[in-house]
Amino acid sequence: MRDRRAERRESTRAEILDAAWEQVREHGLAALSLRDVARSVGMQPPSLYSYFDSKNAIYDAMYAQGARECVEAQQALKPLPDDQLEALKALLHFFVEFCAADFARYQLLFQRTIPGFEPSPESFKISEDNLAEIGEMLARSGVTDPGSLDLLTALGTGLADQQISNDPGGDRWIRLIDEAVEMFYEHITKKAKKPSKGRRTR
Amino acid sequence: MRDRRAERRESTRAEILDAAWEQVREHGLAALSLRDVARSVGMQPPSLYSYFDSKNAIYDAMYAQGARECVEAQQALKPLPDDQLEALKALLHFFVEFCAADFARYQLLFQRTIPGFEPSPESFKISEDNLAEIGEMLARSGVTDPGSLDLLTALGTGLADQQISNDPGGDRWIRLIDEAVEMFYEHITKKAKKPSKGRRTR
DNA sequence: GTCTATATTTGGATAGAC
DNA sequence: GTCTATCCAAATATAGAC
Repeated sequence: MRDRRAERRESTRAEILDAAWEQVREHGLAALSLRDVARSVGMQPPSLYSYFDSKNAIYDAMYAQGARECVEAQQALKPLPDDQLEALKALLHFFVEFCAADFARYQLLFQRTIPGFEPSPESFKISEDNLAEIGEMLARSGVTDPGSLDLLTALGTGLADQQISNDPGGDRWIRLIDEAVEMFYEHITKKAKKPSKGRRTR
Repeated sequence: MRDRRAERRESTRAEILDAAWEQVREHGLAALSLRDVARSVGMQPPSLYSYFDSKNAIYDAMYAQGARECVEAQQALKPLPDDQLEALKALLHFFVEFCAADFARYQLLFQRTIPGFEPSPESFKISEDNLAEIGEMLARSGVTDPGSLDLLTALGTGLADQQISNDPGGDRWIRLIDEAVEMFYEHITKKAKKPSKGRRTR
């Protein structure tokens, strides 16, 4: 039998989270205020505590939600093309566009910008598992050695970061994703053939 | 004749800013508190207002200071090597290491993480001028077309961001700078020869 | 220039009635 | 579960004596 009370509770929690997202998108991630959230869902501030233990618990639920959205977005692009180059392009497009789509979410998931907050182990695990799966996808696309993987993640976060910071809502860096991946792919292909390269010390 | 009063005032302002930097490095950029700053320089909080008009004025002075440090660090690496590849490596090393050296400074200068704050036109101009000069240096090093410049800045911020976020104090991504620049340089060199490449639409 | 005293706002959080 | 009432702490900022 359906538990109507639990359902209602869940839907109210979701409503609160929605209001919180709206607020951080409007005023910045760090500017979340329980008062304003309560008001925008038609409650008095103390009533929120029936749904979340604390302000950080709200941040944590938002983190988990964002991480789950990331999992879903990433699974939506399966199956990846067989062609390795095309698969890499698809993966980087997914990542950069996911980040660029929501600045506040990007800050919450990928940067440490809220002074007292860090995600709970349960919430963090969602991200961690997803990252591991992306790692496997990359391995299947031919990116195996750790240095290349780090280089690709740098490329991805760099494109995302520039897009968000310097052209929000536009596509100035999104346009460059294919070219960046081609550059990267050519590089690792060449490195695999001539492994003496790239071992330089500075 | 020296204006001893003005000197003293300047030195007190500097002392306040030092205390502010220490605090944000310890507790996060957004956690700056005038109380704690005042206490750590041995003042009562209201006394700070003799030196700065508001909290955001302190952020602004910190921004200007960070921007000036960036200018100095960047001018310290002149003259650049004649070799274009080596010049690019030096430039990217400068940028990534400057960012990685101080997370709070990085956040203040390059990200919009403080809800109500944005730098004053005067402070922002310091950054802007410096950015323009870096652009010229890049042009002299062979990076001329806008797309390549954007790609390189993405590479720089990506390496910096990953280094700061995932290996603070280490060198996991700093180690990759030379390789990244080689990859990039080979890419733009080839693009210049065969300009039909890289024009793909997705 | 620095202090004391205080205003004012805002924040997160708790107690207890209903 | 929601409210009222309240607490407590912290924050920025101002007024005015010294």
